[in-house]
Order: sequence, then C-alpha cells, then structure tokens
Amino acid sequence: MAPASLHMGMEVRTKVWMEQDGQVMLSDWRVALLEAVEATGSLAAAARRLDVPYRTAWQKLHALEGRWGFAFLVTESGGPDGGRSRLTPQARALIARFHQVVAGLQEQTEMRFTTLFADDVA
Amino acid sequence: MAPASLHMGMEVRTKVWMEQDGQVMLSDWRVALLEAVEATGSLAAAARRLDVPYRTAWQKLHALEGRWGFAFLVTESGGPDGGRSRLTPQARALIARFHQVVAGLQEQTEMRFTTLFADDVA
DNA sequence: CAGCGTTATGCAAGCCAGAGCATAACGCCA
DNA sequence: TGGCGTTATGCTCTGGCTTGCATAACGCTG
Repeated sequence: MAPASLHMGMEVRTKVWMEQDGQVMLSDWRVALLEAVEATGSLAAAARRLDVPYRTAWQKLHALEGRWGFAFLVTESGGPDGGRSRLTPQARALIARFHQVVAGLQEQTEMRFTTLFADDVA
Repeated sequence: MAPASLHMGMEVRTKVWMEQDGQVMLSDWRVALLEAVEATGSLAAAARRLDVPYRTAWQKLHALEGRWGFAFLVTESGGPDGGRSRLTPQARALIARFHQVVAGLQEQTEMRFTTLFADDVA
C-alpha cells in the first residue's frame, strides 16, 4: 500500500462575510440559515437543521435586520403548524448577490490545496 | 452631490485556514505572525507589530509546533538584543505553499463584491 | 555585577458569544 | 378549552479563549 499520507484528515477551509464598522452584515453561515428557513418554512426547523438553538438563530437574524434596517423574515405565529417564517424579497435578493460574490471560491481554494499538499506536508 | 451610498464602510472579508480534526493547523493570521517574526527577528517584536500580547503569540505558535511535530522557530535568549527568533526552513516552505493556496482569493472576492454591490445595497 | 530585552511558561482573572431556562402571545385542532 | 408548535424576548450562567501578572534563565553591555 501507499505510504500513509501525513495529512490524514487535513483540510482547507474558508469563510466569507460582509461587515460594516466591525459588525457582521452577512456571512456564509447566516446565508445558510436563511436558506434553511426558505427550505423548511420555519425558523425553528431551520435552527434544528443547522443544529443550533432557536435562541441563537433568532438573535443572529434579529441583529441582522436591525443593522440593515429592513425585515428578512415575514413571520406568523399560530396556525396549523404553530406558525411559519418566509423570506422577504429583499432578503432573497441579498442572498443571491452574496452567492455571486463567493461563487467558486471554496472550490478554487480546495483545488489549489489538493495540488500543493498532494502527497506530503511540510 | 450623489445620493449617499447605503454601504458606507461596507466591506467583504475572507478567512482561510487549514485544519485537522477540528484543530487549526495554519491560518492567514498565523502566517502573518510568522512573517512578522521573519521581518523583525523576534517574536516579541512581531507580537507588538500585530498588536497582540506576547503571551498570546507564543501560545499560538507553540500549539502549532506541537500539532505539526516540528519547530517553526529557532530561538536564542540572551545576547545583544536580549534574544531573537528566526524561522526554520520547514516553516518557510509551509508558508510559501500556504500563500500559493490563497493567492488572489481576497482580490477576486473584493472585485466581485465591488461589482455586485457597486451603488446600492439590498 | 546589575540591568535590559528576549524566550519560556504557570496561574489567575476577565471577557463575551453561545446556550439554557422561562414566559407570553398567537391561531389552529381535537 | 386545553394542547401543540411557532414566534418573540428577558435574564442568567457558563465554557473557552484572551489577557495580565509573575517568575526564571539566558547572555551581552555599560
């Protein structure tokens, strides 16, 4: 068998976010959360899916709305399923542009990493 | 005058790092620290330059050496300037490859950001 | 030989985002 | 009408990282 690679489990990771005077205005994680809301129809379900407490998820989005000055979610409490949340058009538009900004970055980075750290490390 | 842009001070930021089973093996910040050591000739000076306590800088590098299993710095205490630290060839090589991995990412991201968020936000 | 600046490292304190717990309103449904 | 699941939000507590403080050795230098 081939010699055991020294970088078992080694991986490269990237993080992209937007900020204004030190405050996070949008990040890949937050985008993932918003998309989970869109997919599941509720913030509670989205939080469970990303494995974070509802408390935390709500706080993050709440802070975001405060900073941007407009709503990201249109919510209803009560009803058949207890309630639900959906994204506002503005939120959707913002997410779309964010995706365009970060498109391909992770893949590029991983490709370079794989090439440069192919069979040895250090 | 032109309408005040809604994204005054808005910026996109990226972070790149390597990790192995949850532990940071190298990051852009750590690389910056190492390069500051190379530039100044001492870890203490490097820490001052990056505006972090010596305590912190040393801990980070110490942990790194432990994880990789080899020395990043060759150090001397005492002497004319009190002591000094220089990078090992292995550390230099690692840094060089890290740079190749992340080359241009920041610039690309910023270009896309500027284009997509040119005159309005949301 | 006393002093300085650096490396090296233990220990205690602080700081803060994240997480837990609690409460309340809402609207359907059995 | 009592129960359920969701939104919404206050208060508190904690786990972990960052920092500060302290100590010691080293080896020039005045």
